[in-house]
Amino acid sequence: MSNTWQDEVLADVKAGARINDRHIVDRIRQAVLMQRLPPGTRLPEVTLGEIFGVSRSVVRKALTRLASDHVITQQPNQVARVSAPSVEETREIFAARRLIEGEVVALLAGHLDREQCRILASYVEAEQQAHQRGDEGQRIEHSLAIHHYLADHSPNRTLGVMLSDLILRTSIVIALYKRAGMASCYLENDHAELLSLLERGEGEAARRRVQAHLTALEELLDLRPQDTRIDLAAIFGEAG
Amino acid sequence: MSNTWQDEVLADVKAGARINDRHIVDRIRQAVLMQRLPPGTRLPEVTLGEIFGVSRSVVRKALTRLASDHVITQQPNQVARVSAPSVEETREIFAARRLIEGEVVALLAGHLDREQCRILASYVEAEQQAHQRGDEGQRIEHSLAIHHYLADHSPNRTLGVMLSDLILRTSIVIALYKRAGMASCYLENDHAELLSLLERGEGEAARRRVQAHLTALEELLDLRPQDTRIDLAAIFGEAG
DNA sequence: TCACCAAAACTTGTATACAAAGATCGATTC
DNA sequence: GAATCGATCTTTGTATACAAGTTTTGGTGA
Repeated sequence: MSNTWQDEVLADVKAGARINDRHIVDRIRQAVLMQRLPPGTRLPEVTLGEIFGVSRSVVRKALTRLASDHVITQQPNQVARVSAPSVEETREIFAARRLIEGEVVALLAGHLDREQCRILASYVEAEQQAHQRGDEGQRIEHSLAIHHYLADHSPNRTLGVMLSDLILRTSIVIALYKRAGMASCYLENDHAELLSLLERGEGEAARRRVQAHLTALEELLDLRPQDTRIDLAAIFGEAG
Repeated sequence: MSNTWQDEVLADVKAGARINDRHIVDRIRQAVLMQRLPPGTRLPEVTLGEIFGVSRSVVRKALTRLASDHVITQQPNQVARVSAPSVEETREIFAARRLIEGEVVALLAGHLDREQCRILASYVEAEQQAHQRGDEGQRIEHSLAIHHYLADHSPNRTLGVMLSDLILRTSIVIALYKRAGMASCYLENDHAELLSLLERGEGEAARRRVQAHLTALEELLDLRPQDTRIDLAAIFGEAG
């Protein structure tokens, strides 16, 4: 496990912040979202307790919530781990997200005020710039900001919460199934076009745009059955 | 709080069943589903612990999970209560369920084998009979069995789980906003027609049928803003 | 009679102790 | 050298004690 996120937390604690289970949930969600906690990462209760400066009771509550949200998986008497969904579940997550994010943008189209459009446009701009200077970490962050902004401003808040969860789960499976040689999963212009459709109030077009965007994203992943993914010849050919 | 469900649990415990947090979650979910735990019901940790024969630790874990699923609501330092969603949230829940259950039946259409159709047909039949003999409790149970069967057999399991949660939340808001004078929220033939469309593989028609069914169900509720719901004149006019 | 306030009872928040299950490492045997 | 068995260490499961917050209750004064 990398130490970077642990150090950040320790800094927070020294600053005198009150840590509760909600705080821990948010920190872990954020770390997973930013792909700093890769799928499969062990999350022992005592370790987390020491990092956040609380006892296992508080950590346990946080882990229970994260498990409910499918961010981690827990099995009896075993350490919690960051979820590592199967190929099958990955496809399901994308299909679910297409359905729900499609509906959210359809509801949202034509109902964004000038200020909200401005904010979204700034995210789109920032994402493009990060991409052009090759800063993948920043690019992902801005891209996530766009989708989370849509989720947070869904007229149907219930669907918005569901979408937030699916965005997080999508991050996990991207980290898990990203093609080895793929530098970036940036889809040129998709976000800019979506924003334009939202501004013009073209709900159904926006729905289709988002769904196509997510399908394209899914196709960038390596979702072949596992046997065919590991090319023994290539591995040992190079090594020997 | 009524004692009926508590007695059932005590019987279970005497039978020697090992109780864990999952068990408690299921029992409470079931009780809420059957409208035996009305919205707003207090769920103190110690009381639940005594009923299920476990300590607060286990109860707490169960309550955390139930809160994540929006079955109960928890506020700091206050007793957990069965959720009582606002009118606004109720509309959102119905809209979300229309979207997701619509997709599930569209996916399911034409993919049910003969045995599965037979099982669904038996539920539909049982619901009709319960309605005819005026057994509302049994009717609700069979109706829920139909919808849960669809959720459990969703080709997309992720959407299926989401649908299960929404069915539960729908039960809660029906208990909360059921019109006073309304004997039953039974919609004649809806389920039978849906089954027929599923058998014939007409996915889009099945989607529309389910969505119309849920809209009709929502319209049977009293979702007026709260001020206009309480008719003071009627209350005191009758009393005096 | 009502509003107000303090004390008691109730309830949750957190830490911790101990039990039980799982994982790990090393020695032993084939 | 590989597999197996057991001791040890790690980690979670559960109960419980105490602290802190909330609600209820009962009494007091206007």
